[in-house]
Amino acid sequence: MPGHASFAAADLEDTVNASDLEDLIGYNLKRAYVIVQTDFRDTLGEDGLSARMFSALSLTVRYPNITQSELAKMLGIERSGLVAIVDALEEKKYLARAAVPGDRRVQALVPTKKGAKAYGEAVAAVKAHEDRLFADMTKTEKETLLGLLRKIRRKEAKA
Amino acid sequence: MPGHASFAAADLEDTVNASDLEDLIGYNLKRAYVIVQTDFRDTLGEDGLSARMFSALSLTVRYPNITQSELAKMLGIERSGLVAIVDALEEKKYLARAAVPGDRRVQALVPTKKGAKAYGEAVAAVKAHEDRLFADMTKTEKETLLGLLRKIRRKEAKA
DNA sequence: GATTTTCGTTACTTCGGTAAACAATTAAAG
DNA sequence: CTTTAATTGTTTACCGAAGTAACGAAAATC
Repeated sequence: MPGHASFAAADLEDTVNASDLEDLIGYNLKRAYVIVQTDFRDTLGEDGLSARMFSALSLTVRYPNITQSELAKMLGIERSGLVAIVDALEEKKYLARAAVPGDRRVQALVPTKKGAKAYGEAVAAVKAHEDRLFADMTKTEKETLLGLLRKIRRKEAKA
Repeated sequence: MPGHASFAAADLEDTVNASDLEDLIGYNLKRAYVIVQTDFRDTLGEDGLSARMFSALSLTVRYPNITQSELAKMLGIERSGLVAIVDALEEKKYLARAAVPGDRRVQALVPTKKGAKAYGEAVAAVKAHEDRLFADMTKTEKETLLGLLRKIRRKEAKA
């Protein structure tokens, strides 16, 4: 038990059972996020895809010819921040920046065959990681959690 | 709709309704975390307490004379990382590093009156922030969410 | 008494992300 | 039309939150 640096003052710790911190959604959300994110990295990690790269690639596969601005908005990050992610994916030959006839400003992102394949494998690995990590939850619990998290996501400050 | 950079290839987007990304707990967890953390900062922000400082102060108030090592472990961070947090709190005169008679290595953290008061106000502000942010959730939903997040936290890799 | 462990600390690095400015390009107003 | 606005991708500089490695002082172990 903490708070007992040998000369231990006040033993009111057991009296106080309102933990504040532990009852906050934000704090628990953060701690849970760190755990999941760490496991993700340990799974996909070591020259695999980072979470950022995975999510960017995922949307590129699902929405081929998506614009960088559109992608950034969907990911909830700034355009400037996306550049490095797309650079990394392009360097791995997982996608390409393609010129768009109509508008010479935009660069459409299109996954390569290699990228589509790598994404398929990554998805499998990620699903295995979640299956394993949340093995002690029932399907209902997972769906409930997902629903509640999405409910929070709806509060997102819109541009 | 994305993926339609004017010359819009394949319209299979509507066909594909398995979103992958949106069905991942990890992704939703992260997005939700960012939203809550941002609102926390906007509330307590501007020379208020950061989330790190708040949680460290919280545990110091609850467990006076807690050791830095103990605190770091409870927060799930490295001892080295805690130093800057304690430095910041000490600079604000919210707590003090007190020498411990028995062991000259450790520094017991003890909140000041000013710190206890500031923490009290911060707690109120944080609770208001969560009440407001999660106003569209029932008490049951919040408790369910808390329970599920704690279930994830139990998987924490122990030192 | 010699060795090992613990504690707080420093220095360095990494990662994810924002903000501001910019050139090129397109759209909108006049 | 021409001038002004806005948009796109990008670079650069910065910041916050962490981790790792090493260290000296002190304590614990053998």
